[in-house]
Amino acid sequence: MKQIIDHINKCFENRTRLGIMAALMVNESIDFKALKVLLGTTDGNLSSNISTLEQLGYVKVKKRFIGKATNTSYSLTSGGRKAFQGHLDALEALIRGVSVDGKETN
Amino acid sequence: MKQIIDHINKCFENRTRLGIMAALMVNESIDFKALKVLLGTTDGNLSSNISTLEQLGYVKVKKRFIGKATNTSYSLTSGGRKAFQGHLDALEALIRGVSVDGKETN
DNA sequence: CAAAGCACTTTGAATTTCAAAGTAATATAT
DNA sequence: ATATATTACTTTGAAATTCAAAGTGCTTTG
Repeated sequence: MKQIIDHINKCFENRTRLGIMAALMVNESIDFKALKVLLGTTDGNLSSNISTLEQLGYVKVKKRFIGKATNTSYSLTSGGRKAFQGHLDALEALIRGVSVDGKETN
Repeated sequence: MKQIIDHINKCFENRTRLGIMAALMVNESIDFKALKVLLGTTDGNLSSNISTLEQLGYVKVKKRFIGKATNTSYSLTSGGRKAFQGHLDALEALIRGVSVDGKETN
């Protein structure tokens, strides 16, 4: 079981970061506002958690102008996609181990 | 997506507590030593995280003697089992949303 | 040109984490 | 008999993390 738990990525234990990654897995890119609405979180929380993901090299940022206003959108790096997939695999293994009707299979 | 994330239980975001709960889902009861080996964690970490789960009413503690030595074993309360199942369901929903090859379904 | 609004970022108080140190028992060596 | 080690946990507090309020730098509106 330890091997499975070791593959749970500490960074993705946070609910907001988990949500950001999940959202970016199914959307090529999302901007700040849309992400905030989707996750139902505050500006500060979203901003600092994106920064964390960015510093880990999991998320990349694109800043541009839409008319006169700045627009910041986010997407996964290939490393981010891989890391998150590994995390999901670990969670799935844990769930499977738990779902089995008998003794643990982990 | 927010509704799914809201069902992720904050308490189970911690890797050690997640492991304790998963282990107790498939084992009627486990003692301190076995849990420590299974999770590969330290005494202090295990102890304080079990306390947290206990205070939330998710885990119950049974202390007894085996020969002259004390033995402390842990098991889930029905509330704990239900809370963890709810958490797993939320994770599964998130994974499914992410696994779908298209746009998000959450 | 204030004042308000938008799109974020920074800050720091509050919470959480976790390993080292502590406690209390038995076992074993001297 | 009495150190000394070992086992089985618990407590403590320094360090890390969280997140919302406050801040910044724009644009738009009154």
